[in-house]
Amino acid sequence: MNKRPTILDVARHAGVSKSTVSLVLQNSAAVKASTRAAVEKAMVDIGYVYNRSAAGLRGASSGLIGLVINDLRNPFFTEFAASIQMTFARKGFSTVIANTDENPDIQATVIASMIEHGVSAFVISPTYAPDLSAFDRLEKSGIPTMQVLRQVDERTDIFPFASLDYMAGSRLATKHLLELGCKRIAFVGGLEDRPVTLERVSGYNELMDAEGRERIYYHGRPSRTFGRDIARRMAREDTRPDGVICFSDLVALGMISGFAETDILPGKDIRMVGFDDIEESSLCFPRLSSIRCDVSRFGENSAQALLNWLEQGDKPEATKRYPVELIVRQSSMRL
Amino acid sequence: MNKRPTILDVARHAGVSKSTVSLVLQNSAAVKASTRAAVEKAMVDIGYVYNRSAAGLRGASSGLIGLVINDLRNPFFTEFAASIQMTFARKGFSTVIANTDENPDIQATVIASMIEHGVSAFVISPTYAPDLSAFDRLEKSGIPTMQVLRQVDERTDIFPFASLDYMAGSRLATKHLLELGCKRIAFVGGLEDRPVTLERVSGYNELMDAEGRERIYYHGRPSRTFGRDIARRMAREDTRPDGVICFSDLVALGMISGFAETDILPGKDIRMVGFDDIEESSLCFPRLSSIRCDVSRFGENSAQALLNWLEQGDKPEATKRYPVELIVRQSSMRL
DNA sequence: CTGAAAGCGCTTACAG
DNA sequence: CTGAAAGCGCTTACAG
Repeated sequence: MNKRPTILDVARHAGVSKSTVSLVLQNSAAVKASTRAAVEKAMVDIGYVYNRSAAGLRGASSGLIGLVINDLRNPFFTEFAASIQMTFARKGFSTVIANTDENPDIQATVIASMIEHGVSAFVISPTYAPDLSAFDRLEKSGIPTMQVLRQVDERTDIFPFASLDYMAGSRLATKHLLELGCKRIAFVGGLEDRPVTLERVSGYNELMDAEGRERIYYHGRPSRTFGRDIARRMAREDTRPDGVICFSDLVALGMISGFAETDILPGKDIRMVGFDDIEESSLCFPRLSSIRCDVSRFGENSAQALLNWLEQGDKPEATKRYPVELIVRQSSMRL
Repeated sequence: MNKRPTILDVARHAGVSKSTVSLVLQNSAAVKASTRAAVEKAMVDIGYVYNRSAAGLRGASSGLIGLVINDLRNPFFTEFAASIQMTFARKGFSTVIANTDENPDIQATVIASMIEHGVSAFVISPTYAPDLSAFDRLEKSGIPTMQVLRQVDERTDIFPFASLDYMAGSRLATKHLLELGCKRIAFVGGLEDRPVTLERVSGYNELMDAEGRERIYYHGRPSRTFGRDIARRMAREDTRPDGVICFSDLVALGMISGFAETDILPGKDIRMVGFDDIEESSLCFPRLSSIRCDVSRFGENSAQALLNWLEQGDKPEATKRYPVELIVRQSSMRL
């Protein structure tokens, strides 16, 4: 393993100057095709590999995007991360990723370290932190940063926010259950007072209030475990809800399995609508009705918005909400 | 946003020389505590941030690990990725991630780009590719590279391989079902002739042969969809298996939901054991017996092995298999 | 279209 | 323990 060839080696090999090689690397139009070809051949011949550290030092973009996610064990965020990463890769950007696990300290650390690595931009699904020092640091760094899925810093003029239209989603779900004749509709899951919860519950509140129906909340972590526990509890209640909207499919899936243990079949004994429409929802039994968020497309869109900011300089709008749709399946229908 | 301060600015501010600042950055013992403190204060005061591109150019380690995963939508790999990333983060390393989606071209591209970024090491769960040129490139780069979960390149002396003891796992599962009195035990899922499939089926083959029992395979993609389809098909068969070992929990979960549609309850009407023990398996209904691989711990162990290689220079053994265990739950018991 | 020169912000010997 | 100097591999004007 003798040392890596540099552009000087390439230049010698191709019989041109160092600058010419650099111009080829930049895809400059100022190099004639034959020269370019010769240089490119030389690169292959001697096994040249571009040194981004050197380029970065001289001011070139690192082509590195920092992706900071609050919970990478949740399939919703995972699918988002995978999708955004692949979109970046397709455009020649690499993704540095970190799971903060909802820990503000980890979040601060990984952001700092990504700045050191010279990331060209950030996409952050932030954790709820008591202080905004991480964002202050980001602001000082001047690195383009998008907040996605969770708006933690309200300065969306600096940190544009992109998410999904959760309010419309919960409106769709509630309307659906009301039209089906449900009288007692409960909302299950979501930590109280969290912005996401407020959003996902807002359409429900609005329609329930309009109909003069009682709001029934079961707040809690949006996990399978919580869903399962609530289903078991609900099974023992005297006046059980006849309709359930879940904060997330994970909660709904947990409820389906909790209900299965108590011989309650969603779609027959109770109507259920989930939220997110993860892959599993179309495969479980009974099939779960859900609000499709299409995070995969959302990931692509977000990536593209960021790339436009980076490359064309057009900053994303301060707040962008992508549409969602209701997918009706067995769990909210008569079987 | 005037330009970022450099070590020269720090030096001026702290009243020392540039080299001293650099030594502080290296955590060198050759700097006395008071000097170090002064330098560190200066850094905070003027908002200095370390420039890794510059350091990298001069030969410092980038502190960047390349993580290349064949399928980031699969919770098994996701959990692994999250765990290994967090372990690296704890040790001050950042992780560049890429999902290859089982596409050798994408794999080649992302590896090349990570090399350009100067990653200090690679962890690869490779996709099966017809040619090994990606690995050849890796070898030439001289960057420490571990293969995990899938051994695609057989040169494990160069690319140490770490995985889980799948053979022992399938032996455990088969033994368990045999002891429970199962007569017809099927193995469901896994693409034929794939090394992983061969491993996960090997213990089954061994014990079935020893008992003189017929091997029954249902080969296919290890997905929920495949599991569901097989369950439905199996429900219509005359001589249905009385025991099933699944290639993965995903397959088993698909089967549970397929069986639910046909009123077959695993644990009562058929015995099932999954493989991987993902979180969901302890939450679904019926609870799924499974071979616990503990990918989370595996991720930590792999990360640590790589770090030892990088920092202490002790290369991991050529092939390392971490133990697995059988977790018995409802799906393989009489209810 | 191509060449010679300066410099990005660090690290690394080498003196002192 | 600290200072002066060279150089890592690029990019970027600036001439020609």
